This record gives sequence, C-alpha cells and structure tokens, in this order.
Amino acid sequence: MTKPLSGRKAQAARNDEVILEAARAVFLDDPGAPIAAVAERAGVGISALYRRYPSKEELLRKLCSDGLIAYIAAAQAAVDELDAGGDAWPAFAGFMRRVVDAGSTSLTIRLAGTFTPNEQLYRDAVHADELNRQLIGRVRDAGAVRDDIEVADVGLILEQIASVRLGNDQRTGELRHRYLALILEALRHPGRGELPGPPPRPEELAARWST
Amino acid sequence: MTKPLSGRKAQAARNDEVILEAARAVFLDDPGAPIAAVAERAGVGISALYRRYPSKEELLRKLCSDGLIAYIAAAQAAVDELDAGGDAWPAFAGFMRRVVDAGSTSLTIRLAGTFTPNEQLYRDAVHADELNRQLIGRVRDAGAVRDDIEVADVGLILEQIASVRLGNDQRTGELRHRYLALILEALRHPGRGELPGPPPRPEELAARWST
DNA sequence: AGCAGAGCGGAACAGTCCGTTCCAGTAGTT
DNA sequence: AACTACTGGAACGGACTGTTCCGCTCTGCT
Repeated sequence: MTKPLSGRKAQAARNDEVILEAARAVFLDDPGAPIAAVAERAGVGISALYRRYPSKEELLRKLCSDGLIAYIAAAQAAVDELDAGGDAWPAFAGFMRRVVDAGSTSLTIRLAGTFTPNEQLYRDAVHADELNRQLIGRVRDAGAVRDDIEVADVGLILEQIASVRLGNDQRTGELRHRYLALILEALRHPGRGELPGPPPRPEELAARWST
Repeated sequence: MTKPLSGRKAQAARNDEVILEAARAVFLDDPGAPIAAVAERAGVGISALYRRYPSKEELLRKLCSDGLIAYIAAAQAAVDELDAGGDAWPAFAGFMRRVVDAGSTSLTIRLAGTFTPNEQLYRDAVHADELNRQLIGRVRDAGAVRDDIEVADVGLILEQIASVRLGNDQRTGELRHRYLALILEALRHPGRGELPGPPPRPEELAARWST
C-alpha cells in the first residue's frame, strides 16, 4: 500500500503531484506561460491537466492558494515562536527567510490580476493579513524593528526581493537571501534616519487584484 | 521659427516628441504592450509611428538607448561631484535617487530580452559599466559604503526598487524613494553583519540579454 | 479470459491578438 | 491647381493559446 509502482490509481496520484510541481515551476518562471508548457514540463499530455482542473484559471487559483497557505504557515510559526517566549528579532528574521525560501510570494504576486479571486482565496488572504498584522505589531512593540515600518511595507519588501531572478533557481535563491540580509539590517531597530513618504495603504494593495 | 503652431514641419516635430513620450509611458507600464497602444496614447495614427521607426524593435532600442544615456549622465554627474571634492556618501546617495527618479532602469531592464541589442547600445552599456565601477569603487574606497558591496549589487538593487509599482506614477515614485531610503541605510558603512552568498557575476547579468 | 471504462496523449479547432502594410484623405507648398 | 509629405486607421497574415475531442492503452473486475 506504500507504492505499487504500477496501477492506474498510483500513476494518477503521482501525476497529481507532478503536475502541480510542474505548474509551480513553469508559472514561477513565466506567469503568462501557456498550459501546454506545463504539460510538457510535467511529461504528460494536456488531457491529464484538464482531467484535474476545469480550466487554466482554476489551476492558477489552486497554485495561488497553496502559496498563500504556505505563507500563513510561516507567519503562524513565527507568532507561535513569539508566544513561546522567543526573541522578537530572530522570529521575524526567520519568518522572512522562510517566506523568501518558499518563493510563494513570487507566485502569489506575479499571478495577481491574471485570474479572478475565489471566495476561499479571499478568506485566506484576510487570514494572512491578520497574522501579518499580529506578527509585525508584536515584533515592533518589542522594539526589534524600526517603528516607522508597517505591515504593508513588509509585503512590498518581499515583493521586491521576489523580483530578483538571475540564472537558475538555486542562484536566484542565493541572491534573494543576499538582499534580504541587506534589507533586514535596515529594518532593524534603531533606524539611522527617517523614511520618506507614507507606507502603502491597504486599498492601494487591494487595487492590484482587480483589473 | 520658435513655434509656428501650424505648418507640417511643426506638427511632425511635435509628433516626434509626443510619440517618444507616449512610448516611454506605455512600455514602462507594460513592456509587452502593442504598438497600437503607443499610437493611441500619443493621439496619432499608427503610420506616424512607422514613419519614424521601421519596426517596433527599433523603437524599443531607441527607448532603451535613451534610458541608458540618462543613466550615464547621472553616473557621470556623481563622478564629477567626487572629482570636485564632494563627500562620497552624498554623491552616491544622490546618484541613486536620481536614477530612481529617472525611472530609466525600469525601462532598460524590463525590456531586456525583448529585442536584440545594438552595437551602439552595447558600447553605451560598457561605458555605463565603467562609470559604475569607477563611482562605486571610489565611494567604497572612501569608506562610505560597506565593502562587501559590489558594482553588480547596485544594479540588482536598482532593479528591485524599479519593480515597485503601485497606483499612479507619482505614488510609485514616492514608494520607490521610501524603499531606496531603507536600502541606503543598509548600504552605508559600517554594516551590522556579513552578507550571505557571492554578489552577481558579470556573465550572470549579461546572460539576460540573449534570447 | 474478456470486457468496460478510467485515464491518457496529442491533433484539431476556434478565437484572439499584434506587427506591419496599404490606401485614401488632408493640408501645406510651389 | 497640381504636387507631395504626412497622417489616420482599416485590413491582412501569421502566430499563439485555451479548450475540446477522438482514438488508444491498460487496469481492475467479473
């Protein structure tokens, strides 16, 4: 019952996985990639995709949802770490590193506007936002990060880091961590100077999701 | 001879300007925009474009070239400032702010790969790189920025900032300056910790311009 | 052993989009 | 009045892509 290599069900189950992974990789590389590219990368036919997802849009929603869930997990872990009495700064820095590693931000953001959000997706987004607010708020209250940084800033900063792409995936990850380290230094309390301009407002961010 | 509002030559000359400006705005907003969008934005017909540029690619090259020239001017100005005995840090910070303001990085980078580079463009790129190297080298030697920052880092950082886009142009500029300020704090000497991973190598950057 | 059908590959289809060409019209210039 | 530089925008040809559909395979059950 572990892994009967043959068997229709087994292959189907394996394809479930393979397809999702291929889709993640392909759309991460090019958000506008055709569905055929996903099939090719997965080494399956196009029907194998359409058997699982009724449309491209549904597939994108699934990917985005998964990314959001990963993000929520990372945020929850950081909050838990704080609850357990962990120091604010390591909890925050670790959270940022995990998010950058997951690459989920890339997907979630790069896909913005390419499909119409779901009800479930919307709820998850709200949940993520709440966790975010909680995490940043507590870290800031603890005096670990400069107090002119807001929740929305963190989001935009993660996006900027996600925009770094150079060479293969491994190299890209390496560079992202390089610039994350740099930014983290600047985020840390105390800052050396005042930040210009107001931080992003929630509506500004939300506007991106509707064409 | 200043501005005869009528006259074929006058309108043509005005169109030259209008078209370039429209193209800049449109392609900055969406590097893959159709040529018709440029014409519409400029308020002219498509022929007016094709009379000036034999193809879309040529227009893109022109835009990219202009952006590069602006970048070179900013770098040269900073070097001159150093030559005149100016302090290293303000010269560097001012340079970065000017580049972010110009928005030229956005165009130059976002267009990478959408057209095959020119001979002239190539020479300009080399020139820009030399100035870059000179500027960063001198600023670093003066002890103004952390010494584990390299020229290529600055390029990638500018790209990250250029990836920030939210709301209208003015708001976008405001936010870019916000995050530039943050990054500048981190760039300033001395750093608080070591940066992970090696900086981007020149070949890595160059690879983006082919295919 | 044999069969029904779940699952699959991939060609075909229908629609969209875009760069470029082309032609008729307009207004300066001679 | 004839000429021509310039323009607007419709039309064309080609590329691309999401989705459907058909024929095949091979499993799991009887």
